Amino acid sequence: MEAAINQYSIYNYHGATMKRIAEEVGIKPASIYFFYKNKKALFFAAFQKILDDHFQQMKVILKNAENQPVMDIFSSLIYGSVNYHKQHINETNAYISLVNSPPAEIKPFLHSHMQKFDQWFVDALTGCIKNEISEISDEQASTLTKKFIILMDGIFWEMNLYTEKELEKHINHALDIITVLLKSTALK
Amino acid sequence: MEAAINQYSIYNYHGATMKRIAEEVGIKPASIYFFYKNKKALFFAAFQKILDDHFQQMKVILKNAENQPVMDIFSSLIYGSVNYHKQHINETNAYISLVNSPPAEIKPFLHSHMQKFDQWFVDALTGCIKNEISEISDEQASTLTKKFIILMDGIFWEMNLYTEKELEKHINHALDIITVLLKSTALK
Amino acid sequence: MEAAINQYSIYNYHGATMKRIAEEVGIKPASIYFFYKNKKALFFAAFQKILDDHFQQMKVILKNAENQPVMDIFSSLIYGSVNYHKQHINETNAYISLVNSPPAEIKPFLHSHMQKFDQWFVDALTGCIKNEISEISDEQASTLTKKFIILMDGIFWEMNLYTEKELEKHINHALDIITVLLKSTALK
Amino acid sequence: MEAAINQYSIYNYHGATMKRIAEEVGIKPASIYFFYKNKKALFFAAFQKILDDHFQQMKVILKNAENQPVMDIFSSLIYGSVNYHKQHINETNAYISLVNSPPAEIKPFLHSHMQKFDQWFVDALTGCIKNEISEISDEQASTLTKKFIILMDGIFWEMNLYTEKELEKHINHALDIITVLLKSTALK
DNA sequence: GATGAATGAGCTTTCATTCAT
DNA sequence: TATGAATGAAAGCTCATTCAT
Repeated sequence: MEAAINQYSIYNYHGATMKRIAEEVGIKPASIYFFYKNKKALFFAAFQKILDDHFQQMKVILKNAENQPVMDIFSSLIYGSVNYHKQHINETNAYISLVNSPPAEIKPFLHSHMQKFDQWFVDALTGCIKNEISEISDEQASTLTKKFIILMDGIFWEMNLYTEKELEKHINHALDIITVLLKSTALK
Repeated sequence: MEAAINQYSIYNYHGATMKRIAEEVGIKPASIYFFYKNKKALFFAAFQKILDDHFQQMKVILKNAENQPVMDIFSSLIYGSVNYHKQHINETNAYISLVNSPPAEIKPFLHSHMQKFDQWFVDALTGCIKNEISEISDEQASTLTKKFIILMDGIFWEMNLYTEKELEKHINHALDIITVLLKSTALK
Repeated sequence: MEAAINQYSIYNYHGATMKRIAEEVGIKPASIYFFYKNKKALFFAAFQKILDDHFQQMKVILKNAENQPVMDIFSSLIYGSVNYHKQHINETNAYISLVNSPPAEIKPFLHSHMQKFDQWFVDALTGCIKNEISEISDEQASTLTKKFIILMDGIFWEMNLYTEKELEKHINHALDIITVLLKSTALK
Repeated sequence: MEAAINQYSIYNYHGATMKRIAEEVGIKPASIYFFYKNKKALFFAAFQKILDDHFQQMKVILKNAENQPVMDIFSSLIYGSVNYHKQHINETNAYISLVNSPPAEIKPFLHSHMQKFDQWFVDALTGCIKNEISEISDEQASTLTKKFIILMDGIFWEMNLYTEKELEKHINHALDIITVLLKSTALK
């Protein structure tokens, strides 16, 4: 199963073969069919795990970040994600592939998941912000969160395209933007 | 060739078959080999076209955007990209797939392309900004551009994940951010 | 075992799988190997049962038919067979399959069985006839039996090909023929 | 295709492999798929051919038999069938298998074919009889034909079960029966 | 330019079978 | 008795590719 995720992250659905997946686990291809009905079922499970793991991971990152000054929350979220990616390259690359070029059959499932995830993320982060900045309005906190999401998505897009050094610069730019946003929010 | 791009956008490299590509054009698979040495060569050409087309398209979008107030330039760039995506779904999805889960063999090529593209984009956009805001420093213009790139990448990431309506909201948030950035730049 | 016969009647030897046989009994495929050495052994036993059951059944039918007027004996034999078929469709279809398209390995066994069966049937039925028609010669009784066998085989052949109604008509034709044969035998 | 029929006659549907079929033709298994979509399609075509060929053959046999004395017609039909079987063992065995243990999917097709065949056979043979015996009634001719069919089916059933010698005896018995039937028909 | 015919390689999957438990 | 887990072998099928025409 983890092998399936690995192979998917490298070769994509059609390029990931039962043979290579089995090899990675040290069993024979036929054995996979004892646990999963077929390739489709295996990958459906794998995709679910990819999404769940990412969800779980973001929860962990957010938990570790809360109760800090807002700016640190944002910073922790971004660095948490980037570091997790560095340490679990295959898993996060699988996530990136899955989100950006999903097999047609799981698109509906993917969309419903993303919606759920988004809703949770907005709610949770908005809550954190309001905890830290008491005078902020619901509206303002929610807007701030949504803007942050665009930045995070931008960073996700760039994760595999830039070298570590360049990515670091981009992250700093993103944090800069947030600083400015926070200031401008405070001004009102 | 356009068929190859189409098939790639739907099935990815390993899932795109010569048969289906041929079918889409109305010829037989064997005929493809008159034009391309093999699948690899066909897709190498296709990938090049995907990247070139995107590059070209961004040039067009930027050309149409320049000589407007800065805010309009940014706005035009984003809307230009999003509209092009809407009208050339397969082509831009191929681009998104290619950038986010490229076949191992073309990763080096992809990286060098992205670097070239980035360099051009930063230079060109920085130039535009300086044309419009005479008092801005080189440094400031370049930073502004780089920040904008993060936002654009965020929008690209979200293009396929959200409905048109929700995407529109995200775009507005992105434009909001730019407004704030411009203001904060002017303040200094 | 009964499951094996069932599966054989539907899918034939090569199409009958240990998995489906096990499923039908409510056990797992591995468990079958506690009772039979392998598929071949299982089916050899099954084939024997198919042939034995058919033999046994014909004995029962004949026993029930004897000591009646000759014409009724013939009639009882035919109707007995047809009714048994209707009530044990799978078992008799297995028999039909086995007789008409036997796996190569059991052909010798099948032939020796058929010979034994035929010999018994001719002897038994000839005996019955002579019991009922005292003045008939051995020769004549035996010939009558053999002609009846052709008719019975014809009915067997047609059992799965015609609807119940049409089959009924054919049976009546067969009985008609026997009536004529009896009359013509009496004439001499 | 003829290879498919051969293999079917020996191994039945599930036991006939694309590999062996290909081998028999001297090509590779993959090549079969250029001509037939899959195994099912190949065998559907094969089954059609088996039935058509049998139909055709019976037409030929009947044509050669007509315009002879009735008794010779019947005799020619039986001997024609038996001889054809001897000379085309695989093809006729395939026919026997197909009729007596057909794969579930083609049962409907088989039944409609048999109905058509039966109708033709009854009509054609009835016609022949009336040609030869002018004073016979429609009813009588048709009944005679149907009785003959039972006998022919009986012979078909026995074709593979008896040695040539024994089969010869059975055929003579069958012809005997017909003689008696003819006589008894004439009497009325 | 185009394709009918063919194929080697490799894919997913099934199947009979084994064996430790 | 029964089965979970595993597998070698082989099945059906697909795919990229070739080549004569």
